[in-house]
Amino acid sequence: MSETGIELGAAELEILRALWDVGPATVRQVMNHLHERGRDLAYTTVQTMLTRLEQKGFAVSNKADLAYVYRARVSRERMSRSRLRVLAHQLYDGSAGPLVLQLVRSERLTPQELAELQTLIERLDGKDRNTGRQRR
Amino acid sequence: MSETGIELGAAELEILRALWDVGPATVRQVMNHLHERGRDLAYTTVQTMLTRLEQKGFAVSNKADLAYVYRARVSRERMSRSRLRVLAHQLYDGSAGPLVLQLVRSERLTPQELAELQTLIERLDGKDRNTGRQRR
DNA sequence: GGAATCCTACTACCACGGTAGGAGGCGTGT
DNA sequence: ACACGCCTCCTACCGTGGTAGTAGGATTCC
Repeated sequence: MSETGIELGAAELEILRALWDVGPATVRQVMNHLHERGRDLAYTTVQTMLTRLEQKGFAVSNKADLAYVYRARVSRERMSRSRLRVLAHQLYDGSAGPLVLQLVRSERLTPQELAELQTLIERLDGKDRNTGRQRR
Repeated sequence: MSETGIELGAAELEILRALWDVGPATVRQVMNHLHERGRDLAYTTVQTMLTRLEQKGFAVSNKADLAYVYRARVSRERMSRSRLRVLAHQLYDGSAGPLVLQLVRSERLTPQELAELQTLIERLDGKDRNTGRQRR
């Protein structure tokens, strides 16, 4: 019903994340990975989640001789963008500015990140000027 | 169970947002506001949501002669930070950098926002240097 | 004073997400 | 041949969130 397009619960996202972190993996591998991170889920729970992820189009599986191997079908970046966009709409009518400001202000970025951000901004700044968009 | 601390569904958030947008309001006022924005909810639905928001501590109400007036108890900024933090954890182990980069790269910021971001970064940069924390 | 209108309180219902158990198939070591 | 381990498939159960109806008190309007 909602326009979000992407509908994943927190636990499902956790599983998808495991796929991002370890790459293509079987149910057992995903489960083991989660156990290592202190997340204790039953084998079948992980299985259910992976199945649902596949049904929803966020993962694909193919049979490798012993068991099915699951692979993420959406990138972490894509998910990230999507979630951020939803958030921007939910809180600020779609504007991303406030979110960025919030993040930079309240979450400590590493010097590298700051530098990267810096150059990124300069590039955008330049483009805006060159493009002449809204030249008064 | 989860560590998020903040547990609000999309619809609940919508209602809370109405409180942010219009300020303290009665059930009916919130409903009207939503209707104007094209969101068609029954009176009692809005009422239920407001009640739940209050139960969860996100709003308070007090009786003004005719009806209860609800008021948000958490700010949009606080919610924003919270959601962003959750997202950072879900996707990047808590690091905010990638989110910021994503936002700046894929969501168009206004010149003002860019400028503000710029000065913000400079300020942080300066602080980092003064603090002497790993000067590149 | 009865009708219309507004409000609150309570109850309900369904979908979905989180979690998992059981049944049954297949390979492998003894 | 069988037990053990691993795999898949199906089913289930419960909590919560989204949405709303109904009952009944209060106010207002003729």
